[in-house]
Amino acid sequence: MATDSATRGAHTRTRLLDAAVQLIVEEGWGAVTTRKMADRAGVRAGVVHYHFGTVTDLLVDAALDALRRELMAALGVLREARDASAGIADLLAVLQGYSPEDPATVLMSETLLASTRIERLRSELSGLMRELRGAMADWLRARDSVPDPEATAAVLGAALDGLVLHCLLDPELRTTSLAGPLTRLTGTEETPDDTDRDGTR
Amino acid sequence: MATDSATRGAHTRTRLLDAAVQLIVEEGWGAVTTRKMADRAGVRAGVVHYHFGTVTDLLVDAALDALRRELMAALGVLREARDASAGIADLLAVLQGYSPEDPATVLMSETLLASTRIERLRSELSGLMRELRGAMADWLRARDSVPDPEATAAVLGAALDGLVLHCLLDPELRTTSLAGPLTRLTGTEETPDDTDRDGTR
DNA sequence: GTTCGTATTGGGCGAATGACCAAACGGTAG
DNA sequence: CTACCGTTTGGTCATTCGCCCAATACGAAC
Repeated sequence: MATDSATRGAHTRTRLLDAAVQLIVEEGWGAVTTRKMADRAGVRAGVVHYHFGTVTDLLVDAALDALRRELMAALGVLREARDASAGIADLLAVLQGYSPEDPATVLMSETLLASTRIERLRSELSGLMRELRGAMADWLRARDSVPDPEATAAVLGAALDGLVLHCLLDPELRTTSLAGPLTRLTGTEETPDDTDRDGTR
Repeated sequence: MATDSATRGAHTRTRLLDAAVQLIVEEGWGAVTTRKMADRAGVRAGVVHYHFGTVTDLLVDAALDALRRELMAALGVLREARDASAGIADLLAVLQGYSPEDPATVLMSETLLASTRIERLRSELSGLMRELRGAMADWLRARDSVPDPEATAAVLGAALDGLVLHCLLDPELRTTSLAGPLTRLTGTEETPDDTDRDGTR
């Protein structure tokens, strides 16, 4: 029953990673400190510098791990949709359904900004995003005859990212139906969604 | 020639505001400190708390002032364009022409994130963005027959915002032609821009 | 020239920070 | 039982933080 010391170490390691993600979201990348993470993970401050050489190392690992999981899940939502407009509507519903301080998006934005100043983070996150963009382009290509899948995927991804950020700022935006313009982005006609109120020409 | 003490005070006040904006961009909102701002402004640390009660107050004032100027300038670029696709192309050209660490955009993102945790910043920035969105919707309404101006303006603004964030991460994205999908967003046909390489259906 | 008010100086406070380390702990293997 | 090793403890280190304040500089008003 007693836990192996190695597995126990792995456990506190993941607890530290979780604590780091929570704190990045709650207080911002720059405000996360050794002691806050240690407190939340229920360990002493010294443990942080045992498992991770530096606070920055811990933050980078934590953010990348969490974002990889989150982005792959979002991709899964897209994949199981019937066509482009349905997929976008589904994704929008998920995003707009988030609470005011949606953890995933704040984490994404915080990490994006931090990557401006941490090279390892920038390169790894850049690779992750490129992978995601490629998958989204493939998805667009397969389902419908979207004109320029690569560029469309880039704009679509950026739009969704920016949209949640703007919704964070102005909750009223959340109630507007945005599916129309977004599906128009894909160049496909058809707006079968319920939340759609405009004629879309 | 000797300056009035009141105008001298106003001068160092704006120098502090400028220093704050620079430091937010360079090191991130959370890493800006009293002494760094004072150093860059060429004054002693005590001055900061003479002109501004709190470091946060200084940061909020500085970010809002700078963003107001920047966003209004961007709106001017839009206004003097002939039609929707031309305006979007112009704006994209400006954004993609920025250097890797474009001050205006990083500032925007930093402020957006900080507004999650500072209520005064959130409400004022939210008002500013709503004003901008309204102006963009008016512009869309006047130039072309865009289906749903309000929602389209929201998505367009978010897309541009998110796009620059993504370009920050992956400079290679900057070289892709994104005007096609973006103009498609407006529902108008016509892609007269030079950097356009796709058939757009 | 004296007074007055704003602007600025320079020092200092307690608290918090990142980093580091010697010692103790607790299973596992010999 | 003993030796070993990954893990954790509890603390120290120099540094930096936001904020405060008494003293000073200096042009304007009298």
